[in-house]
Amino acid sequence: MDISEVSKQTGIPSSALRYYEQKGLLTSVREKGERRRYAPSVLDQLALIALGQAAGLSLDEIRSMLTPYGQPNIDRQLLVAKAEEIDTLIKRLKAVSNGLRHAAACPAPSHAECPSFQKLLKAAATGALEKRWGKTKLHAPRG
Amino acid sequence: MDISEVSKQTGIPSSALRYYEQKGLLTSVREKGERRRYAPSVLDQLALIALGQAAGLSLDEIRSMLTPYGQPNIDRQLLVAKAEEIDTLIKRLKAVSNGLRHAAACPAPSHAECPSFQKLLKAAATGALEKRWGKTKLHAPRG
DNA sequence: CCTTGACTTGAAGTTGACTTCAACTTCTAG
DNA sequence: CTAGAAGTTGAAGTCAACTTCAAGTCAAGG
Repeated sequence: MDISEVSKQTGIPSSALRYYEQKGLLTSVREKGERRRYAPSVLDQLALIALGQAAGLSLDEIRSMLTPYGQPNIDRQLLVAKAEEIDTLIKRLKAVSNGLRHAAACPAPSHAECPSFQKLLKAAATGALEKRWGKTKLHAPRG
Repeated sequence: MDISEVSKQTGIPSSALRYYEQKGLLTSVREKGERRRYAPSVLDQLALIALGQAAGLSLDEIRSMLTPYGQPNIDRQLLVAKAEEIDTLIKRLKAVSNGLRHAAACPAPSHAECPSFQKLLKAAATGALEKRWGKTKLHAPRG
């Protein structure tokens, strides 16, 4: 497959593919000439990268889980740690979601006067201010 | 309260407080001289900002929910939309978390050979690749 | 052969949320 | 009064994950 083929199939722009390769997350071959050609397994590798990103791993962290050949080579402890981090995040997000819904439905004339909104504020703030976040980060690509 | 007091109580660096003010999210008074003084209500405002951030709102979006005086003035539709976005995110995160745990526990010698890991990969990749994220973003401040 | 379009590279630009810096000014303690 | 801590400003720097750009290479079609 050539780069545009991979790009088409995955939706990942070729610039990103080159970037991944430059970062050492991907391998390509130069069969003849200087153009990249990809083995079909590149799709799995990209899926793995996507998984890692969805889990909040940085590209550097993801690379550390790959062999030089792109085969997964996973640090199980890190995985569990990340899973726990995500679970914590989920809890906080649930609270935030409920909070938002409440805020949207709250009958108080101003939220400054709504006791449950105040409570929610406090709770969310506690999570957000106290901990000042771990490293957890879910990023929207393209920025 | 002066800036260092607020900073101490919230854990938010004074540089960030000035930045918020510059962005129009916060108000301070200059009682005498050129130094900022904050009303106690600033703590609530900061809590609100933290809530918004936890919900994945950008500072600009948060500002749009505040009156010029820092009072909340909330767009309920946006709140519900954000809550739904967060719920979607939660679902995806749950899948990722489970996936990570499985990957950590998986007995297959290489994850390349583990069918359920493959399946997970596909699923996560579908979420991550297909949608290429909405605008949802949970950011770790400081960076 | 020549054009056209896809590809290549390295370098520089983008975005958001801050932080850091330089150069001052201003309180506060001694 | 004076040192020094803490505050002020605007401007520039940082970080991650890309994107965009400029300038050049290469392959296929007419």
